[in-house]
Amino acid sequence: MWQRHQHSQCIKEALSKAEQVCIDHQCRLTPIRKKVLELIWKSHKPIKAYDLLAQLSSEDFIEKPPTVYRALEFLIENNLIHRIESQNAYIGCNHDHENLDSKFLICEQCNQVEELSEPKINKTLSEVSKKQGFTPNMVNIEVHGTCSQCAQN
Amino acid sequence: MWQRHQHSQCIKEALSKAEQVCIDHQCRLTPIRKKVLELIWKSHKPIKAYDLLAQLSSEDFIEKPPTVYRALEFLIENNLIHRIESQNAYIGCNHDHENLDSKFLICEQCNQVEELSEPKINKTLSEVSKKQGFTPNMVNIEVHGTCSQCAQN
DNA sequence: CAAATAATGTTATAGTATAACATTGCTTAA
DNA sequence: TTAAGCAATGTTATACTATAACATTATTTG
Repeated sequence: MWQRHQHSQCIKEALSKAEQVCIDHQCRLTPIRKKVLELIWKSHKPIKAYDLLAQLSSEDFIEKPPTVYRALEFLIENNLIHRIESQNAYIGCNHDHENLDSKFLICEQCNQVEELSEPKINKTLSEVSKKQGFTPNMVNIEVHGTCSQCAQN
Repeated sequence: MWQRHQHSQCIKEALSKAEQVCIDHQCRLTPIRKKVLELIWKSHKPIKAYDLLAQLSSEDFIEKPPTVYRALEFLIENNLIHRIESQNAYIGCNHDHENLDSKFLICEQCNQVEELSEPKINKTLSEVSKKQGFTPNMVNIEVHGTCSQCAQN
């Protein structure tokens, strides 16, 4: 994964995608929000709020928790990042989401995370839900295990 | 749900199931562990660690966080409860789990949680994972939405 | 430009969880 | 049965995660 691509490239793409999303959504990718998004992408693994905080404060940005949490909230609302619930951590999103749903493969060894697109699962979940009279609004799936890289080692 | 059943009955069942599980697993359902499990079942919704703590301290039990967190850890390891990641909360489990996997329908209105058994989803997830060379170890699915009761209101 | 709204600054505190070491209790094998 | 070893709990302190509430600054819009 990260060995195989020009990482600076995917950060650039993420940022320019974010610009476009904000135009579409009529909201503003302010310097702080942009910086937080950039740091998240730079990490390329789930990164924690207080780690972001530390990195921000080592640069010229304000370093209080609310600053970071507000930026995270904004980015999540616009589907530019996701929260990995089992880790209290945040990761960049380059998928196009029609619905509020996210699915992750999380490697317990290297901590690398891969986001899945798998409509079949959503469909099955919808069916099962409906059987129970339940109307889904948001789905989060976190699969923990071992990635192929780590399985080789 | 909770309107329709004798709740005291399901607590009893949960506790006696727990006794059996601990015999099978050769571990001990100590008074603290039992009390925590009982409180979780009494709640009948996801309950938070510090709420358990408060309830314990109002009775004759020791009221320090590690006490509760250790009991929770034990109960989770033995599949007697699950953690709802999106809520930092804990709920009783009366399913038989072969693997480490859990799936929940979480009502955003009443906060009631239903655990799902749906092997098809596990199978699909396994297939998708395998395609990526990923070996799953544990799966957690949390579906947020509206339950049938609340949809009527 | 003024008013309204959005975003950020700031202080304080709430909420969640674990580390580390001491003590007590249970088990088991000599 | 009793000492050794291990499991469980007690205890103190602290780390980590997140938000409330109000002040200030920046941007947008009539």
